[in-house]
Amino acid sequence: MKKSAVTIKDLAKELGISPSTVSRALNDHPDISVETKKEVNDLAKRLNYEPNVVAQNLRSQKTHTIGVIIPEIVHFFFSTVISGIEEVAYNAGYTVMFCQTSESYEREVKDTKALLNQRIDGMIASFSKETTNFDHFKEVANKIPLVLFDRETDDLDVSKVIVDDYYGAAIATQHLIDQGYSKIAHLAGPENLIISAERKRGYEETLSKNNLRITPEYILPCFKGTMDEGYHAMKRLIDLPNRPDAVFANNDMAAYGAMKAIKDEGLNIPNDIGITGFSNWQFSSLIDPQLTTVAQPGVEMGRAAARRLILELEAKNETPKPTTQVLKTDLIIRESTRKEK
Amino acid sequence: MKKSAVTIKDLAKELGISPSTVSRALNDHPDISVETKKEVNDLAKRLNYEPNVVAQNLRSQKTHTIGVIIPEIVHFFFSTVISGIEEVAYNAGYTVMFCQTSESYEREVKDTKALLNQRIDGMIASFSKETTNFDHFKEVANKIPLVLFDRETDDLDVSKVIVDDYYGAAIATQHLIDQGYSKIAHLAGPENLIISAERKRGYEETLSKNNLRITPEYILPCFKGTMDEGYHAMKRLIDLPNRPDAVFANNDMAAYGAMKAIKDEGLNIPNDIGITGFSNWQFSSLIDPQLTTVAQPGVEMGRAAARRLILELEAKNETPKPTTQVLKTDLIIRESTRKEK
DNA sequence: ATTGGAATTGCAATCGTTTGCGGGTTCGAT
DNA sequence: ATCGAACCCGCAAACGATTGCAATTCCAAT
Repeated sequence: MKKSAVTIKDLAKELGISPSTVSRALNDHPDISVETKKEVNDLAKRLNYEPNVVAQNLRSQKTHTIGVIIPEIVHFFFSTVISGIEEVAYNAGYTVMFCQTSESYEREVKDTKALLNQRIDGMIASFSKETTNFDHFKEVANKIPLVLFDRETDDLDVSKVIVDDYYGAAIATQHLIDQGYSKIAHLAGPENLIISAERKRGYEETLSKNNLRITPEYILPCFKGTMDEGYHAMKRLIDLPNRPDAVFANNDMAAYGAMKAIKDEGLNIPNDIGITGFSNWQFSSLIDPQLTTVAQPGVEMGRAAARRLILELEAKNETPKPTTQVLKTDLIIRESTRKEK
Repeated sequence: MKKSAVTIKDLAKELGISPSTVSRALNDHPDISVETKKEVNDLAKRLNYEPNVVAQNLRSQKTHTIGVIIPEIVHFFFSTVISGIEEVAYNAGYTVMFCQTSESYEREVKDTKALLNQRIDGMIASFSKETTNFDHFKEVANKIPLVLFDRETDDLDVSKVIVDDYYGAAIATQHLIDQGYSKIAHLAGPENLIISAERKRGYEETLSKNNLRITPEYILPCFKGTMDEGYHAMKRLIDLPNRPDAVFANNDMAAYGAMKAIKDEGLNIPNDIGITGFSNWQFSSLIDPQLTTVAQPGVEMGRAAARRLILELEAKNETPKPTTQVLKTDLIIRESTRKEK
């Protein structure tokens, strides 16, 4: 069953020439005569020769492989990013190796080590929610190019691709205000993620800019970003003596949980309470009412990260200075904030 | 910046012993004295030595890498399968390399070749919708263990992990009948996929078993499985002189498109028309009305495929006979078929 | 006929690790 | 004092491909 693969030596023996000549012929080296090249290539095709990438990797100290570390595969946003990475990598002749941390710091540390041992040429990563120490990524960055996306940190001086979370939060909040809502609550994300902090900042500064007070009771943590968290947080908001009339959620899932809580209380969306999410998950346009949310360009983000990484990998001279690419977020206005005036 | 990695030779030179001794010490070979082992291990830790996996791979002719070929990453079902594969592979010490074919046959052929060249130890795959010729997978199966999941073919004598599509379709159809629907239509999947054929068969035989006629006009193709297709197919069904009172859709997306069409026509779900999907996409429990559907155990499927592959990879003696593991499907009854009696 | 130089090709080392085999040392037993 | 058995360890080849340098061939020019 398992045939032993054809090697360069087999071709050489068959043709009565040396392996080095075969190698050069296959690589179209100018030293080799056209006749020899033809002979070699013909035989290679006939015997179905395929170069052993592992041997080439060892020799060249390159693997043409990029490692990807993501928190969760079963997550609409991340799956679109992966898709973008894979697309660009494939077209540039790279293969992709990936690990999911399942939002575990410990797993993330192990994964970075494992990928380094695999001798990947470069890495694209997004932190787990637990991650507050970045030594493992510093080690990565010491050895190979690293590009971070979405979740990042100032601790690492590497290239990044992020979305304008502040701007996204600001337009979402402004939209709520423009719709006539004034008591706007916020379901906040994990504090150690810059993206959550930026969203919260966008929310708060937009309130201030519109001369609205920032009410601490209106800001509730939804660190895991689950429906359940959103549901219970919303229940608490509704029970407040002066309950909010709108919610800006850090993510769509929490928003969806909140919607459920609002409906369970017999309140109407968007007339009693308006709500917006963040991420534009696939389901957000399918639920009832459809959820207004901030769209993040996932595929584009993956593409940008991969393009940047490959650029750094193939930089001839010096390693390029790290860049930070900021992608625009878009407000998708749907029914959950379309208040009847 | 980029430090040159520590090799076994560096350790050997430092300790004044030979590389072979270092290698044996690191691998806990009985020939080496405990003192030497300790010395070597201590130094290795101190210098932060990490074995070069590429060199080990070349030497051992194994990569401890499994290749995965899937049609589409941004797809709830497939992302859960990947997640299951990754989980099992990681725990068994394997890394995962993946390619998405984007449902293109041509891309699938290229991907299989690329992964073979990478010298993966084994492969897990699910065909693209376009695939009708399986020569490229035969070549794979000739060289390494291959496990197919979900979409498979009788042309390949390899291990498979599938769900009981026939059974799923049968219980879904029977459920519709039990709810009092009698004119049941079917939005069919691509004919070259066994899974679609099985679902259709389950639908038709269940009708027959209940003494209901199979009406050809009630069976419409939705090969791509998009919302749009479902929408237009449903429009046509509604326009029939004798329009159906229920729909069994080959997948959730098409079902969702159909739901939209029904609502647009001013008809009520489930009272005028009942509907069930297939796959249990995440959004199916979130939409209004919630969609009754057949759940496929995605994560479990990925785990089973990975476990099976690793079993074949690590079989000491003969290559095991191919097996086909059939996972149960589950009917998730929700609002879209909960007719008021 | 001799030499020069271009055109081809081969030798051998290299990438980092593993491993069969053989060589040396130590120690107890006779 | 000698022998043999443990016990450790090193030599060198191997995995498959690439490449600097040297070697060979061939042909034309002197």
